[in-house]
Amino acid sequence: MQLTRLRGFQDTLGAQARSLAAVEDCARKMAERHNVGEIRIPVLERLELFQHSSGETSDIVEKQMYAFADRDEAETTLALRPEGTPGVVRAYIEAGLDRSDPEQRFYYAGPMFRRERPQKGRFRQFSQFGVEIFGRADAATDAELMVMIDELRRDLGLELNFEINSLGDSECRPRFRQAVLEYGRAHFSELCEDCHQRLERNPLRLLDCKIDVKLAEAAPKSLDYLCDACRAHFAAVRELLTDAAVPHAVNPRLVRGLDYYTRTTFEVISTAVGAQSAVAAGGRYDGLVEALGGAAVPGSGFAIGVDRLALALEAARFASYADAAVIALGGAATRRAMKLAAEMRAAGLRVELLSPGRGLKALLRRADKIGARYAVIIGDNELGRATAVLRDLKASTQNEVAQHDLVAALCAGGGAR
RNA sequence: GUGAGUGUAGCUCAGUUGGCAGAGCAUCGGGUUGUGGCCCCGGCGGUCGAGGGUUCAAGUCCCUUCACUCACCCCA
Repeated sequence: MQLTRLRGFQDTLGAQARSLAAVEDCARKMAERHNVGEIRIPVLERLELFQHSSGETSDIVEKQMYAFADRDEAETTLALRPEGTPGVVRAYIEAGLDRSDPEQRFYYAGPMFRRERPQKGRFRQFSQFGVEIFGRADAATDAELMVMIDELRRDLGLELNFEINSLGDSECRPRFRQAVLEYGRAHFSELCEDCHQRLERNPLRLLDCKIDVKLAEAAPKSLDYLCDACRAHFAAVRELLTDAAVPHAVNPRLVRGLDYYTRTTFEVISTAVGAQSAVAAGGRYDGLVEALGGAAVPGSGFAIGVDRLALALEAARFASYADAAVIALGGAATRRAMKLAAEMRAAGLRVELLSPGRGLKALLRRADKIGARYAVIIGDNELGRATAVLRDLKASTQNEVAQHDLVAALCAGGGAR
């Protein structure tokens, strides 16, 4: 084997592919239910877009992006998107919606790229499903986002924990940040090395340090610094969540890696997927649209890690199956079998015509292998009588039916699932 | 970027003080010329991750390197 896949990138097939598709299908249906429409945006954008939105000092922008010069004369610097939100906001502004029709609800799905060291649940290309709601500053919007994830959780049959916090707005967040900074400086000698760096680059990150847990717990909490408006907003979100029966815990140490979050912030955690346990996260970003050159329009959204959610699903649920395997013995039978298989598919059945030319024994083994419920056997005998042998592979029984009764027999026998 | 663990058949893994490269599963065929799964028999399948060194002899010991995995970090 000479040519192999790139480190951190993966080929997905079989049960794993079906599992990913199931998560994405489920998420799409959920979003459509909430009258959220799809937006399709490029995978490649100008590097500056991410620098201006995610924050210059975030790790994502500093060292995780795939960035390179374009072949144009200006050598525009491009980057593979590390997350979905900036592109959606850019598209929203570019379409003029911030001025003409600010209230919008979008969902997107697709690959994101970050050049991190791979581990369980973390890949350099990964798939996200996200929802962004623009033009609404109310608490109900934030609550609805979490309700959406809770619905998806229920549809998929998963146990997930919701954590929620508020980071304040442009009025109270700076005060909180200053308090953390001062706290960090006061305890500088007790902080771990990582935290020394965090203090300068992104002080809020001090709060979710896993080494100096006691120090982090004693640090200032954003909730104590909220202004009256933010406090009321947070209380309203929590009340709505409780009404909607979404169990959630307040985590005062929950901060987000991206600069643009304001007020509500939340994270959804699975216990079933390893150390990379956050399967969804989001929050409010009221200043982002304006920061990217649009009107002062509030926004709120989330992103789901599709790969991680799929990881949490049991692989057994995605075993392959077919309603019927069609077995033809001989060339003349094959021509007839092709037509019969087409009729079955037209009736909505999942049907595979097995590769002819081998013995019946081998073909039946194959039918069993692909999880077929029934085998339809056509040889010279059946061809002459215009019949087919319909074998129930589960019950190990069979009978000969007329070819024009085949579809009806399959459907009646529970062939359609 | 940092640390630890693992690399032997398609997969999961044995392999003793250095002495002929193994098992189970999978696959293909036979037992049954047109009947799957269970059972029995057989076939196919190897650069022992790669490169170098020590040795009469290396999967095994030494060095280098690559890959994968998990964790830190970061984050969905």
